[in-house]
Amino acid sequence: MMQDQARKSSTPTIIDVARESGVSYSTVSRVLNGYEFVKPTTRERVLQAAEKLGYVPNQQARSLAGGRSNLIGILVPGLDNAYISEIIRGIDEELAKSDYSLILYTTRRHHGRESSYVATIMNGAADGLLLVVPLVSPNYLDALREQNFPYVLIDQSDTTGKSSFVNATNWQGAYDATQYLIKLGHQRIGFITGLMGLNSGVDRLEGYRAALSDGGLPIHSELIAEGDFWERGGYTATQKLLDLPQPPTAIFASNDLSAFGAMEAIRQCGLRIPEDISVMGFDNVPQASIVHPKLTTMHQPLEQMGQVAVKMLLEHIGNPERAPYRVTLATQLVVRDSCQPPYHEL
Amino acid sequence: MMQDQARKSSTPTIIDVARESGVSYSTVSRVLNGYEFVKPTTRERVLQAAEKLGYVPNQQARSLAGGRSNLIGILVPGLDNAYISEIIRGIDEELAKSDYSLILYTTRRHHGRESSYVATIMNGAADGLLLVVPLVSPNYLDALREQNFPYVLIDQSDTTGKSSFVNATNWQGAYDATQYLIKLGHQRIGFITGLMGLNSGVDRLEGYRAALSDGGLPIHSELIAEGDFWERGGYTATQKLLDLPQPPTAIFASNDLSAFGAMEAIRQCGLRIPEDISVMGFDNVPQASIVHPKLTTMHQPLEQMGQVAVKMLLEHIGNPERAPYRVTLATQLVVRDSCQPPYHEL
DNA sequence: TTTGCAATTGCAAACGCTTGCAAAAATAAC
DNA sequence: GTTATTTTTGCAAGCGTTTGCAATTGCAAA
Repeated sequence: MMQDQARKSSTPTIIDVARESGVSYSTVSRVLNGYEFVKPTTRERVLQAAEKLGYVPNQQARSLAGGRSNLIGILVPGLDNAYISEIIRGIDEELAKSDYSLILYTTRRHHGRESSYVATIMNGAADGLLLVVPLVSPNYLDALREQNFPYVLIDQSDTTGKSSFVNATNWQGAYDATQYLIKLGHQRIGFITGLMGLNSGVDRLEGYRAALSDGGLPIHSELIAEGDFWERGGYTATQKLLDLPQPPTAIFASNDLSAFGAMEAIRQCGLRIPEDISVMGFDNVPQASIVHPKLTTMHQPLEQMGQVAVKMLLEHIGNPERAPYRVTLATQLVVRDSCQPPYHEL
Repeated sequence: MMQDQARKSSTPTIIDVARESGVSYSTVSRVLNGYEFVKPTTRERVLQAAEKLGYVPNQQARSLAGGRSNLIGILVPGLDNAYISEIIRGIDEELAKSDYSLILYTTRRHHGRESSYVATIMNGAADGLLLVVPLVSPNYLDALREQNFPYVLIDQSDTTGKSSFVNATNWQGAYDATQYLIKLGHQRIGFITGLMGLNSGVDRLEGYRAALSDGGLPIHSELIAEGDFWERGGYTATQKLLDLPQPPTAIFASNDLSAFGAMEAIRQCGLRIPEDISVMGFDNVPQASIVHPKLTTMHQPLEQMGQVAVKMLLEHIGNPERAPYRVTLATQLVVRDSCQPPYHEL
């Protein structure tokens, strides 16, 4: 008796709904899954019964039985970067429109862990995977491909052309940013690289170089300092740049974080921004408009990239035959207060 | 034939491992779950077979059959706040030590959605839930309690004493911060409130008030401006404060974000920080050390709070009988560059 | 050698849901 | 009113694991 009570009070299953609405559980399942050949009146009855009982489908069972897990995974290096947060925000936003939930995997601790994650994910833990991991190791990318498991790369290209991915116009963005600096009158423009193992890092450097050439400016290798997309790297790179016998009048950092580091180094040298030296970033993370002076930067539509990635992934999930494709979003210059014409060229 | 090939190539199940190692699948299951009464040699054999086949347990099946889902859910308002990111980072870090994965639920879009999330989660989607949602609606908190579902609140207390939670010494932190300002010589200290619907918001205001009283300073209500824990709110609140016939010489914002807004407003007034006016924050998010001048703030161990929350949750999951308890972590003043003695009191 | 236990292992029944196939009901055509 | 169709439904067989219970095995005591 007691036991019966207890059981009754526990979560209702599809069978309870079936009993309540007087149909078989298969029918309930069909209604719940939007199967079309169900008599409207029956559908209605089932829906009401479900509502009345407060029925919530058990995802685990659903996916075990061959349905979807309604989960999509996202593999990121870590959360310590506003850049990633922005992307995730876009993903979340888009996902909210569907009924998928997000399962988050970070690789920050265990670097060998990615492949184990991927194995688990492909094993049904999720219906699709979003990868924001720089330096995706080919081994598991291959695994994903082989199993024809739906996935989309974010902000990283796959030269084999076999992966779908979203990214931004890194080359063009860097080109435009540099050109803007040139138009402002700068002749000696320092550049802080990103991680050169990433396409985005390489492309931005190339864009910078191209703009310099097209602008009739020489490319001084000493003006190109190595960074790593992090604040610290931007800081030390800038120190080197400022120590040059003829330091640059403007510094273009491969991303905002580096730019923040650059600003710090510049201030520490007793120089003013932008009066003494201009600083240009890339990304336009929220902090860019909080720092002082507000950072002029090349906006990369991170949030939108996340959204687009989800749409692409959902498309792949819906149609496994869909050939891989790419989407490249435009970057856009956001002029704020950290750049101005060089004070004086001597 | 072809079909057989295809099937073979698909993910191995526990049965394949059983066949490979020559034992029954129940034994395999036991080995995999660390059941102790298994002959060591058998265990070894099974483990090797699993390794050889590249076996990966199917979480869905595992949890359906009554085991754990190895997923813990986290409910947050959104990702647009470094504050949340810090907490999640701590959670992630701690979770990495166990073999749990994180499933992320945001309430940013659908506000009625929380309860449906909670229903799904309790329905087996996760083994436990972490709540970082300000203003937790009691309805689903009740549901969690009733079902005795493991959960822990982060940075929010539950006055009923029936929930476990982690938080920081908000009152004390605000008290200390204010006292620091007083010791610096400030007599008119402005305060920007947070959301007063949150305990943290209320506690910080109280701490500020208490420090003022204890310092023998009057509490001027016009020096208390309403904010909302966001940059924008801090900005407008500060404008009001600066418009006062006798503006404050220091402003203590309820959190860093508000402080950033305050800094912006101050600069826009042509005033300097900290020469003309000091600014104190609360939280110590990463940006605090990036802005200029670097923000002096009350450090709240967000990352650690996330870690502790996970430990607590895991404890509740492991022992459903465990009574709810609370952990309060200490805040700590981080002196940087945004505060100094008032220039001159006229 | 037996006998008695404890240590191991296997069987089978769930877990809650999806789905192919077949039966039943409803509708159309004759 | 029948028969041929077309809709709708129900049945049953899984999906990959866990686990209670029973059967088997191993080993020490008798």
